[in-house]
Amino acid sequence: MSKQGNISVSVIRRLPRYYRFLGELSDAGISKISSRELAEKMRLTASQIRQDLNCFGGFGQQGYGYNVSELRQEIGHILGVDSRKKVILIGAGNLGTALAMHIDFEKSGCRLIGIFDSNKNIEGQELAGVKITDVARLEQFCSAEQPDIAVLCTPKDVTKDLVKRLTGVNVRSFWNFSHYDINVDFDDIVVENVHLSDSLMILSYGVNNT
Amino acid sequence: MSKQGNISVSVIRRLPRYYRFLGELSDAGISKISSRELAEKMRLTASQIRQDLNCFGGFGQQGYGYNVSELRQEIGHILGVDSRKKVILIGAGNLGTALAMHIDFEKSGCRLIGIFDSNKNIEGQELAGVKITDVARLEQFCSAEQPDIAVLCTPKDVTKDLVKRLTGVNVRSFWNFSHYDINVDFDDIVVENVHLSDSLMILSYGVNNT
DNA sequence: TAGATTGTTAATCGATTAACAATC
DNA sequence: TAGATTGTTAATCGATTAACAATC
Repeated sequence: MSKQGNISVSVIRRLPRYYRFLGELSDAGISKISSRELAEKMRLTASQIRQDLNCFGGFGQQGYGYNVSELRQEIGHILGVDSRKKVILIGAGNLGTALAMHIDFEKSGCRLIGIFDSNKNIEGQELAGVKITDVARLEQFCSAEQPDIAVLCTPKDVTKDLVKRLTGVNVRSFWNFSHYDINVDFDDIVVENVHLSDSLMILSYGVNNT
Repeated sequence: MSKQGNISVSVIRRLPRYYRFLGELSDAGISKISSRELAEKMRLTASQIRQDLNCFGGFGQQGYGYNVSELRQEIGHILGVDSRKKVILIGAGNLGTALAMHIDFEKSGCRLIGIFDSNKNIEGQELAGVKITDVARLEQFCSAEQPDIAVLCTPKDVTKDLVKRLTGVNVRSFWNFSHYDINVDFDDIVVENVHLSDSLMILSYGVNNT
């Protein structure tokens, strides 16, 4: 493993999909697959699969192919699904609540350890086994617990200030559902954006233009 | 407008972000902007902005720049936010419920006209002003209403069958939140995937490797 | 050993950036 | 008119695909 020079984000963004398909193959009892067969299933080229995998090392065997469950585990390890990152979620509205309950954090190497909201009425309630805390206590909590990731389900206008507070207590990775682009105001942070309305507009374009 | 040869998806996927930033500028009372200024705000190159916009036509004026609200409107029109696409949502669990309540469909040129679930206990309940219908009546409803888009918030194992039923009644555009890749089994459909667990894994990689 | 399939290098393709002439 | 900034062509960069020698 690990000839990791600098892996391009295009490659990284394909890894979860490999991981998913390999999981399905593994569940179906398939133990061995060639790049050609996998390419066919995933609608990719065999070349791309081999190139992608070889960014990280030689996981295959010439003349044979790849061991499905072994490869899956390797990719999982690269993605960090075997780590246990501490995650906090901010904003327990519709979306935040749904994410807390719907996302299998464990499966992605995460663990939800805190939920914050500004609404005093829901303070103390539990969501997915985690208590909702007043967002006023955010810094206190983060200083003590040192979370790795913050999930942002907050309205656009408060998000920037929140990120400022979070970077202040050394939280530097964000799963951003807020209608706001963190990257333009902050450096040296890791952001994965899920801009749902952008996504819907892209779909809308597709509907009109096909 | 419309020198649209074939626009690359890279360009399309940037449009909602332009739309968003231009909206903010417009709200801030800024009426004119140059590609250089906009590039600085969005952390892009001026070149890219001009290239992107010129896929669709000459929206600027030499020596002056771009009219903010006019450009915003043009991009909105390209994305179809001024259309009124009929949307149905399938799967009123945590995520589906949250989306129905949280997403401003109107803003993206959509209109939620139906919600379906297999759970008889919630049948008849209302969500965002829309009644929940038994998924058994899906075909009947679609034949009558001809929705343009289906939002899929269903578990992975039932999604494929649902898509088959939906394409059968001529629904061919999908906003897919299900842990399943529609594209590999169906052709001639439009899909926008929101694979949340993939997204979280990509973030997890970023946390480990920066 | 022969056949299959990888790992890897080379060729192609597409997307981004730079440069500049056109023009407001 | 002079200055600014676009629209567009050319150059660069990166990602994907093809080819093939290495090897199981």
